[in-house]
Amino acid sequence: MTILALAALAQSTRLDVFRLLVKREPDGLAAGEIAKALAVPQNTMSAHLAVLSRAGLVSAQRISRSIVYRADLSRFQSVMSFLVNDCCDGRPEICAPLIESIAPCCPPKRKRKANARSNV
Amino acid sequence: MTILALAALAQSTRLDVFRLLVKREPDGLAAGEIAKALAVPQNTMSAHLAVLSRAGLVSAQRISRSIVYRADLSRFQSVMSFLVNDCCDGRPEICAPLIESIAPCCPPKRKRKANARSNV
DNA sequence: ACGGTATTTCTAGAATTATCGAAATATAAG
DNA sequence: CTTATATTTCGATAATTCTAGAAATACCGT
Repeated sequence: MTILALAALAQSTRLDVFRLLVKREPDGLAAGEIAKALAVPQNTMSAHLAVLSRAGLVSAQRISRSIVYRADLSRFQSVMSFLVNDCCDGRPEICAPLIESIAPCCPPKRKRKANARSNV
Repeated sequence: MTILALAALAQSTRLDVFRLLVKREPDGLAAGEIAKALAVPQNTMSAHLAVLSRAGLVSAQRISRSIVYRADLSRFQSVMSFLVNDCCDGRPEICAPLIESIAPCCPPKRKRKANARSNV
């Protein structure tokens, strides 16, 4: 279902929603607050949240009157892995630079690399 | 334009094209052969290739009568980096597992580090 | 110049998506 | 039970995307 996830993220409002929810991990955010934060009508936002949910990128949990959405990082991870593994399929040399460009953002154990923001 | 790249990959034929072209790096493949390989009419494929091209995910070069397409791995890399960095924004602990799940596909060779071609 | 090959552009119909007002559903509080 | 709050579903419209036949463009060999 990679297609579904990519399609869900290929829309600016939904990409914004996902990025917002990632930043709000692990608490999540209620549907209404997401709509308010991004200045989108509630029903429109509801439709977008349904798409993200269908794609498995967010989960929903009712808490009292609110429905709190959370980013599903494991799903996001599996989508990324699928795409990257395609590059590496039998030919690690092709995407080794890709891995190197991604890795610095998360200093695994060692000291943070100075000015790791080399592109974008 | 991350949206453009995601939208380009969020369609099964185009995702197949991109995966095929990644495997054919660095030689590339002519438009007609791509269409034949995926059993899609040439004009339909041409439209899909145009979308991928507009998204910067593939490049085209005329060679005699053929137009040879190649995957643009640096563009792909920057899209991936953008998405992953969103996760890591100020909170590396969130997507450290993501990095770990991706990295193993490319054996981390410490020896060749100096050779890194950061733009490929 | 001509004929053949490779690819794109034009065009159009079908399908899907985005948007949002209005109505409906679910929960909580008084 | 009634009212208020939070969210979704319904319905309708505008816009975009997918698909492919037909025509056009670009290149090559003779």
